[in-house]
Amino acid sequence: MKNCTKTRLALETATIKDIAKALNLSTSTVSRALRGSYEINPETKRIVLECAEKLNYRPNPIALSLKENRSRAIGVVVPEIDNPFFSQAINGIEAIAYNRGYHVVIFQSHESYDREVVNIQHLASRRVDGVLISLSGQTTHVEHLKELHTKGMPIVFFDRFSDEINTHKVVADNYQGAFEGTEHLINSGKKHIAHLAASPTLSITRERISGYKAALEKHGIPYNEDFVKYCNFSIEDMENVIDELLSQPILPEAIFTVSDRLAMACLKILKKRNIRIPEDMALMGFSNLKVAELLSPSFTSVIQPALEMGQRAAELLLDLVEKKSKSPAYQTVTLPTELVIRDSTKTASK
Amino acid sequence: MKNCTKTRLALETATIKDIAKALNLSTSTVSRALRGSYEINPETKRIVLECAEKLNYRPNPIALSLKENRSRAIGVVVPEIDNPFFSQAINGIEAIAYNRGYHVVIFQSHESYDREVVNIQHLASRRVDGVLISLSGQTTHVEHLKELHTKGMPIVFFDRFSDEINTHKVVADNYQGAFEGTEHLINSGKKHIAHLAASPTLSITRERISGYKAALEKHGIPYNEDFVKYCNFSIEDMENVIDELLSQPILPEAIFTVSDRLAMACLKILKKRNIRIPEDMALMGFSNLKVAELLSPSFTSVIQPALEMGQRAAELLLDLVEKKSKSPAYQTVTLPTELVIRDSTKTASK
DNA sequence: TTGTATGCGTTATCAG
DNA sequence: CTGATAACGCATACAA
Repeated sequence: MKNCTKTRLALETATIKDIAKALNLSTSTVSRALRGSYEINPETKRIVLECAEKLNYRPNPIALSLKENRSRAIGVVVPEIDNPFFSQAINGIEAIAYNRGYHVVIFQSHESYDREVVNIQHLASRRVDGVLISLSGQTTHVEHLKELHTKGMPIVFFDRFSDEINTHKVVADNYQGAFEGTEHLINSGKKHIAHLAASPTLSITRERISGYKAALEKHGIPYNEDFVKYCNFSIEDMENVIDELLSQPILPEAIFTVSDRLAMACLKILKKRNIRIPEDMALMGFSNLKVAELLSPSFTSVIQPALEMGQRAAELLLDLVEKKSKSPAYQTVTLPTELVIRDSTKTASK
Repeated sequence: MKNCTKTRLALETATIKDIAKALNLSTSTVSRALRGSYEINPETKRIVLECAEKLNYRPNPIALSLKENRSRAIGVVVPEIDNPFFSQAINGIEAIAYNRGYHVVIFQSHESYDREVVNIQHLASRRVDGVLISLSGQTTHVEHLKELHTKGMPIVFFDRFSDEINTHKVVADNYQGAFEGTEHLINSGKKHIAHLAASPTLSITRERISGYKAALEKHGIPYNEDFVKYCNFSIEDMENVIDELLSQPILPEAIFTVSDRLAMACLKILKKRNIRIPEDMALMGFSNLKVAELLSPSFTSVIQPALEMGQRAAELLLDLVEKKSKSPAYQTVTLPTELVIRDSTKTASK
């Protein structure tokens, strides 16, 4: 049996054929030697592996994908990468995917329904093996996902889901988080509590408002519609809505924000209006960034388990992709939020 | 010519062959009709397009990749996705890539050299068309990249680069940013200014320390080695280093931090020690998160152009990939930082 | 145990 | 203008 001598040119990458040629073997033999040790002469195998090493052989995943009709990549659709919640979630996704031999392809919807649809088309044509998605704020119907799902594409929702698709969902306990947060404000003596919500179409929005309402009700505080404001994700819109809220006859004593960006917009406007925190106005809200906790001494946060959500969602998706569960008993995983109360609320007004 | 009738099964996706079969044409004809209008009967073309539409045909990019030996995907290696600077940069990258028909595959080195090497291997075997990379804090030599680059893979550095590889680099003006920041502290009357740096092996670290030193020198302030501390990226390490800094015989009057996380660690420890900001200690630093600016009234930021860096780097990479410039005249693009000074520094100590 | 042939989806080449 | 064929890199059913 000939020896493997030809040292490969640096520019191109060796294929199974090159090894076969160098060793005067057939490609099938080489292939067998490279894969399982199944039906192969140990000596042949040794030689092949040695030669593969020398030629710096790397299997071509694209050829594999074509053959096996799978890409070993999963697609992730998020509203905005540049959002601490989603970047943390992607971190979790990437960790799991990496461990299980998958790559992560990122798509942003920028909170736009149209972009989301295009993203889904791209994902489909890219032949990803599965999709993780958190819906855009504009999305009201999910035919684009339904179609994909019907065709057999594994899909797992995280954070923002749609009930119209029967699949795994990984979410934070938004109801409980909002309930505890609101109750904390109530227990601090606040009665007029505003709720700055995100898009009314989102699942997270509905759940959080439910929790907010439940806490009010439990403590016998009437629900005031004027204290609940929805905003989309542009800074301008947020500021307008907050201005509107603060221009009403009855001013709230506290504001419950549902995102870091909303909290920041609040801080900015409250400062502009010389409204002191927390003396004049208590501030708290859903946050993913422990920054809020660190930097503003009077901000109570409902921390969302972004990393864990990404991890769990990725695990469920890859189980689906790898058909670990023949009968997909779809589940909804609800992860707890964490209420971080800082003692400074009481001592801050020195 | 037969009509296209068979409505495709939902599960699988139509191929060029299916269209050919349905229309009783050859795959080559179908292919031609689908691509350029070159050498094709307009009528045939119409029929093919119609049928493609009906069968919901989507070209298989994997087959294309195999044929053309390119993937229309670029790889991005960053230390940590869950870092506002990098997530913003990725945002910029994704925007450009998206517009030019490329997909973005994400890899994290987690500031580990070993992980970075593995990432590069994955990228290579994934056959991405190009690589954008910001080096890990642990990386001291770049043979892994050199090899890839020598083999012809287009590589563009952003933020953290190595001089050992001759290619495009897109960076912030770290020297100038550090100079202006330091000078601002000096002009506020501070003389003992500490500099909390990142890994000493990084280009950004060297550049920033140069700027810091230059500002001191310009104002006749002696350089004190004890005021410059390096830290890696773990929170524990940061806090240890800061504790160390604050336990020296001579306390600094100001701290210049080179990242948001360092700034946060500082805030936390200063608070724990009851050191007031800015009365007892001025704080400023490189920041990507306008959060710092919003939440802490006394934090002066040197804002880095993360988004723009991502965009510029992606543009340069894709030009390289598409060989727009036959002779790669590699350039180093330096983007300005922005010093955001907040007036509250003077009025805060009420 | 090894080799031959085939196919994954597409396009390019060449022949009609 | 259209059709047949080969090729991209790999794995496998089947033949030897």
